[in-house]
Amino acid sequence: MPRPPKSRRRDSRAQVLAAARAEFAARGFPGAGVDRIAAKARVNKAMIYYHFASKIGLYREVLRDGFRRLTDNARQAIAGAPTAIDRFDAYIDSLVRTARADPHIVPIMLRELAGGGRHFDAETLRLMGGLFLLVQEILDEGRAAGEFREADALLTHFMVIGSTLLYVANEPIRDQVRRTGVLGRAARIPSDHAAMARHLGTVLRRTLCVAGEVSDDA
Amino acid sequence: MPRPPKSRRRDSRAQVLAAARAEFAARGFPGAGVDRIAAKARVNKAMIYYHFASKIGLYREVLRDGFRRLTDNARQAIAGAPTAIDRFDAYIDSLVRTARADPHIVPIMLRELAGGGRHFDAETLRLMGGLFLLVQEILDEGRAAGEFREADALLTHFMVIGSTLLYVANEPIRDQVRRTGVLGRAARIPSDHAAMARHLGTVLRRTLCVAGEVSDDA
DNA sequence: GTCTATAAATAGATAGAC
DNA sequence: GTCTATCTATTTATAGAC
Repeated sequence: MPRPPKSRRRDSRAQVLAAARAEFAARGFPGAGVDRIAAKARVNKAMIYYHFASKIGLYREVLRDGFRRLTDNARQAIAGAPTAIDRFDAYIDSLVRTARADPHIVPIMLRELAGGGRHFDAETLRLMGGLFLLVQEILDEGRAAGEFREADALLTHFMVIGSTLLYVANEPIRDQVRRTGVLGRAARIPSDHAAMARHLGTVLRRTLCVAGEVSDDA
Repeated sequence: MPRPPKSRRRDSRAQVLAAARAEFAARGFPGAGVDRIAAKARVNKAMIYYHFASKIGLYREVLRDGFRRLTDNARQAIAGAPTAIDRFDAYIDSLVRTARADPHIVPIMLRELAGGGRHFDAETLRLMGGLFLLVQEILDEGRAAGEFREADALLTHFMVIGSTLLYVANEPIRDQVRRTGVLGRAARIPSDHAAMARHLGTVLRRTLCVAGEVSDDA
C-alpha cells in the first residue's frame, strides 16, 4: 500500500476509496465505471491508476477494507461478553451495526458470494474465514462450559450471516414492494433492524441453549 | 412472449435461455456478454435480438423463469403436507432441491438482492413476494392450529431463505478455503446440503413449536 | 428464421506535459 | 501528484442479404 506522504485537500486516495465502495456496491465489479468513480470522488481518473494501478487493484483494496472492518469490529465487540450466548448477541449486534454504518459492505459481499469469491485474494479469504472461525469458537466455548448443546458451526454461521445480510440488503426491495403494492394488503412487512437482531438472538437461544424456556421478544 | 411456431433443431430460443442463465449467474448482468451467450448456445448472436429484442429483455425473462420455478415448486411441495411444521420442512426441502437442480438461480437472486432489485419487473416482484407470502401463510395456519407460537413472518422468511441461499452459494468458496488451506487445521468445514435442510428444520421446530423438546439431528 | 458485416458507443488504460 | 488527450479493445445493437 503506497501511502503518499501528504497532500493538499484531504488525500485523494481516501476519497477514491469511498467513491469506489459506493460504485462497486451499487453496480458490481463489471458494472462499475472508473470514470464514474473518478467523478464521484472529484478526482482525475488518472489519479486512480496512479494510486491503484488498475480497476481490479482498486476493487481488491475495497474488498479487504470491508472485511477487515467487519471482522475487527466483531472481535472487539465480543471481547467483554461473559457467557457464550452473550458473545453471540454481541457478534450479531456488531454485524448489524457495521453493515448499517457502511451499507456498501453488504451488497459487495453478496455479489462476491454470487461470483464464487472470484476476486478474493489470500488475505480477503482469510478475513472472511475469520468470521466463521469466530462463530466456531463461540460454539466450542459454550459447549465446553455446558452452556450449549452440540451444533454444526458452519450451518450456524450461515444461518446468522445469511439472515443478517439478506435482511439488510432487502430493505430497498421491501420499499419497492410497499410502494408498488404488488402483494396487496395480505403482506405484513414491518420490523426494523433491532428487531432482526433480537429475533436472531431468540432463535439461537432456543436452538442452542441447554437450560429451559426463552421468552418471546421478536 | 413471441413463441416461434416450430423450428428445426431444438428451438434456439430455449438454448439461448439456458446459456443466458449460466452466463448471467456467473458474471451478473453487466458482466455477461451477449457474444458469449450466443457462442455457448451455439446460436447466431442476431437470433438473440430476434427473440428477445435486447440484453435486458433476455435477462428479465431469465429472472421471471427462475422465480417462477422456485415458487411453483414450493407451492406444489407443501400441498400434501398435513401439519404446519411439515409444510415448513417441505418448503425448505423444495428450496434446496430447486436451487441444486438449477444452480444458476441462487447467484442470480443474490445479485439482484445486492442491486436492490433494480431489474425486477412487476411480475418478478410479485413472484418473489409470493415466497414470503407462503411462509406467512404457513406461520398463520400453524398459529391458528395451536401448533406454533407467534413469530414475525418477515424475519422468519429471511432466516430460511438467507441460510439456504448463502449455504448453497458458498460451496465454491468453501472449496477454495479447503484447497488453499488459509484457515489452517482449526476450521471444520464438513456437511452436505441435506444436513443444511435438516438443521434448518430443527431450528424452526425449536423456535416455533409449542410442544416440548426436539431431538438433535444436525 | 438465420447469418454476415458493421455501425456506434463506451470502457479501461496510458503517454506525456506541468 | 495532477491533468489533458487519446489509444485500443470490446460491446450492444442493427441493417440487410438469403
